[in-house]
Amino acid sequence: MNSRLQELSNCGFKITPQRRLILDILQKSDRPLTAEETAERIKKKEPRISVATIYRNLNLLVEIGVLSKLEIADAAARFQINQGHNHHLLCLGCGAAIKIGICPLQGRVEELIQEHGFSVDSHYFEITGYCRECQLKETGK
Amino acid sequence: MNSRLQELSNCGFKITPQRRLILDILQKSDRPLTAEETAERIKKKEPRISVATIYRNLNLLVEIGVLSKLEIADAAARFQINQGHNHHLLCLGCGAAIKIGICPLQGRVEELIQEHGFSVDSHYFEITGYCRECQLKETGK
DNA sequence: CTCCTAGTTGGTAACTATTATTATTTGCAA
DNA sequence: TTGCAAATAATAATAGTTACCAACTAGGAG
Ligand SMILES: [Mn+2]
Ligand SMILES: [Mn+2]
Ligand SMILES: [Zn+2]
Ligand SMILES: [Zn+2]
Repeated sequence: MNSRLQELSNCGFKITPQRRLILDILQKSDRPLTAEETAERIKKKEPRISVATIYRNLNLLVEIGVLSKLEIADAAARFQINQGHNHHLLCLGCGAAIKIGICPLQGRVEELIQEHGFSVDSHYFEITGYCRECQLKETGK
Repeated sequence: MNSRLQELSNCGFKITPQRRLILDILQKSDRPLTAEETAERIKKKEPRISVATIYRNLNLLVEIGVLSKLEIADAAARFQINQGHNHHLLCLGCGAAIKIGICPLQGRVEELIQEHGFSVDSHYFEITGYCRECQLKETGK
């Protein structure tokens, strides 16, 4: 059985067809999807699924670490299979997320946090813009 | 005349009592304010002001560079007098914004942007948590 | 000064992304 | 199988913000 489904089970949650579908869609996608995009794709197989179910389960899957959530300023959050802590170049055209293996929460920034006695809850680092493909779509042709 | 009001005039916008009040409140605040907080404070002087007017003008003042806007994930945006490009430690308790004079859009990150041919629109770096004062309020006493 | 009008305002409806509620259904352990 | 906690579908509610529009006004032309 799919190890990500297994993880649901391990945590005491039930394996429902809806959860199978959500995971399936996200595993097949080459880029993170919004809740709405996930819903659209699922509805082709199972038109009766509720968007509340999508949101509920995307959040649940994030909580148990199977998915990760990209918070994007002034736009819908995007969800993807968790590949560890990362930051991205986010394309506003196609939704692609290009991983950058650098976290700014280090060095001088961490020192400043110490100096101010600040207790960190979370951090966000995101770069929005347009990927090469989306730029060509605009300009060329 | 206040040089920030002057800037409105320079850009061809009218100086209205509402705009004076918004700027006045923000100039007197020691931390960035949400639109709602700005509205509350103004309503003590001018109860008839509309929240639409507040939002409209906060955004206008950001556009002409008089204010800057802090986008905070899953929370209302905060506005402050523009003091140049900055990132902050944002306190979820009291709304304080502690400046950190470091922008992660440099070095290896910029190289990666080049390498991917990514065209940057904007970037967003924020650290949320609790300032020293708010931590004491919780723990001590 | 007075007049005129483009710019501005107040009030409110609409919107987007998301969470809450609740009656009904279902996965799965016993 | 059965029983029931967990999960779902449908829908209302929420927060933050923008859109809309009829009524008002700042400030330049005369
Ligand atoms: Mn990080
Ligand atoms: Mn920066
Ligand atoms: Zn793209
Ligand atoms: Zn604080």
